Amino acid sequence: MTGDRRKFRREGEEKRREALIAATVALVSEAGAGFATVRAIADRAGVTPGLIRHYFATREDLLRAAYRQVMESMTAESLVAAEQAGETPEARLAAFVGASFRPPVLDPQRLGVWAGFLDMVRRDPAVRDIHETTYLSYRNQLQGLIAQLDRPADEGQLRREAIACNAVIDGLWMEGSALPDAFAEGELAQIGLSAIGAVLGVKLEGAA
Amino acid sequence: MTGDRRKFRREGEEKRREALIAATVALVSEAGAGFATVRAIADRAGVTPGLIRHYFATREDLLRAAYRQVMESMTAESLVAAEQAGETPEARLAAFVGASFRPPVLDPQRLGVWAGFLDMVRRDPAVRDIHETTYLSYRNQLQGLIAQLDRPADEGQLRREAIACNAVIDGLWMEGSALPDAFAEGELAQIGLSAIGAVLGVKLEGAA
DNA sequence: AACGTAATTGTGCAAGCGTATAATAGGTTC
DNA sequence: GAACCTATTATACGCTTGCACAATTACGTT
Repeated sequence: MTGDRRKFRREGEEKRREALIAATVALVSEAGAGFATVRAIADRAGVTPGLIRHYFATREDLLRAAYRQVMESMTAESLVAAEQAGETPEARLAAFVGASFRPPVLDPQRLGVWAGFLDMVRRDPAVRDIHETTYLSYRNQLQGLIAQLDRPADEGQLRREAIACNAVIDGLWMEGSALPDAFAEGELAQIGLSAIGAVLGVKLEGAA
Repeated sequence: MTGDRRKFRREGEEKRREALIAATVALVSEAGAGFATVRAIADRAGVTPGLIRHYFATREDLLRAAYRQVMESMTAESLVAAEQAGETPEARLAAFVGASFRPPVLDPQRLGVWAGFLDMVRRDPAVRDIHETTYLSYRNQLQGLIAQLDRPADEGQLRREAIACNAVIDGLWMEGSALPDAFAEGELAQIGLSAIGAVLGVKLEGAA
């Protein structure tokens, strides 16, 4: 009669934090931030709701940590792709951009997270800071690769070009996220490479 | 002691519906869809919560109506700008694109609505239908204007160009919405016109 | 083997949510 | 001016939410 209390194991602190963040990311991705409730996150992580308060002061803190982790890893992985690519500036740029349209940078889960957090970016100053940092980091990596192209270009033009190229990527992400069935496999990547090449006056399609 | 019951006036059905939609749009714009609660909407519209149920079967219905209204008017107003513009295809295209970066098409409120609804688009099939319809409508208008340019281009290329140009606009909207202070006045419009011109191989900056 | 600590659970609460429904009152009709 | 209709208000209900807190239990230490 005295109810069977749930068995549990002590996991390392890092492991539990990561599990909670992973559960949060999955839920935001699937259903939006509003559905990542404390209870739903705990359930997904195989844990009781009260435990979340032991690792994160508040639910919003957990959401912020999840957003930061996803965004930072996206930039890092794109950069790795660029560094592994060939010799020419065109090849590195094409690899960087192309990675933004292929897994693991762009998989449905991350796209969902990115879209699900968008309105939180506008509302929460702490999240906006995370967004600003990671956005500028990604854009600056992009601008650095653009600067290495063999073309005359002043600083202001490089900035504007980086903003435009980043906008192409973001815009295609969004359309792909909102209407996944409206585009053929690989179509968005092809359009993105072609458009960015046109903006910069170089040919990227075959460079990677 | 017997509480003073709130005075009220009967408004026309259309007027009330519009007022409720306007209140919804304002709230979604300012704080995101999650904060557009029945009570908050009613309060903003100067009405009691119960009345909403008299005009909309459910809260989600009201949100859908608000989204549809905003999206449809954006396309319509961009098109008006194009039709009022000069003779040449370049001038009409530049006017259409330029209008997407200036009021009344792009004001902070609409940007907020657009961002606030993004995750609802992914989740709610009815909202996705609205999005698909209005997105394709806008993109087709764009494609029609692109087709009138004096260049050789087959149907597939026109489609890809329209997708790319639309992505530029969406991406710049999103960055402007997320980080309003990161860009100078008119900077996004300038970047957008320049980038779209590059994608299409025409010069749009001075054409409007 | 006993103990102490902190990780984890279970329970409870106040607030806010969407919605249903009964009561009221402005406007219209005869 | 009485009767009727319905737009509008007021109240209530059941549910979910984030969070607080006390009880428990696994594990490291001695």
